Amino acid sequence: MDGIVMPELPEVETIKNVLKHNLVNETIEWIQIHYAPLLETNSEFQIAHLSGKTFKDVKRRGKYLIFEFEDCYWVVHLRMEGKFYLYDDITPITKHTHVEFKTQNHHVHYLDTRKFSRMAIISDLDAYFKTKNLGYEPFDPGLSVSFLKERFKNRKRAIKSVLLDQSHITGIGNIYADEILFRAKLHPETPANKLSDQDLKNIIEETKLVLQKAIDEGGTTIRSYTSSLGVTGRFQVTLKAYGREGEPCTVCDRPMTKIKVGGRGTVFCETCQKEKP
DNA sequence: AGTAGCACCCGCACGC
DNA sequence: TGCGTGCGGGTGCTAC
Repeated sequence: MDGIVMPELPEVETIKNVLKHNLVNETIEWIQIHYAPLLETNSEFQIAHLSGKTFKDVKRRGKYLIFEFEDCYWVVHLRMEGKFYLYDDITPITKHTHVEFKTQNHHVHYLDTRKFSRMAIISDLDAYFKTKNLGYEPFDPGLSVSFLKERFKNRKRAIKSVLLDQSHITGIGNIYADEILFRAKLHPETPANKLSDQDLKNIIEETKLVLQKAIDEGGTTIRSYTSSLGVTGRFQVTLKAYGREGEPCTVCDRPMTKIKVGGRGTVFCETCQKEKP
């Protein structure tokens, strides 16, 4: 496996910061899309609408990247493998380059090997995100035990699946879901409605700790960043669960177990993350 | 209303 | 070596 590249909230935050630093106040001289299906059918504008527009800001909501222009927003969800490459000069595209554009100082490639990512160009950002039904940002003070308690009270699904549901907390993907549950010492198949107040408190705290640590590591990525590199948000956080099947648990030294939860690969410690009676 | 299952894609690991 | 098959990942849709 080629390291950890799937962009969850911390990676998107890092990518956002790099692109903001490099692109704000630059104007798109020309832009081309080579694989049109990446543009959602509900996109208000076609890609050519961005030609001649100036980047006013770059933002993030959950795992979505938001490029703000004079009269519209270009929203990009990287899914698993979407990535931006910034070059100083015109550079030949590859077979995986699906969008390219030229600004005063950059030739930017957007690549996505598996073509899973999606984008849209819209004028009403609030209306667009209303359709996405996103929950709290992990660092929003509104994310509380009482909120999760209310949301989970009728949910019998596995807590792992519920953490991946972006309508409660947004930004957690498969990697950090395993990490959060390992740190909170919760079995990934625990029904969400069986969690105690203390469990929910732990989930909230560990979510913030894990994501903040990864965001901080991303800051290191930015400092070593040079413009010819891909802006993948890749980082070097030590993961204690994801990808460690068969390897010793960092707490009890017993081998980590891999199962499927809601169809997703899930690694956990059977000893440290026991099922509730 | 909540939930399961599938579609979208394609590089890769695997078996023969 | 070459071919065929199955897998995974986030989200959105359908169907129960």
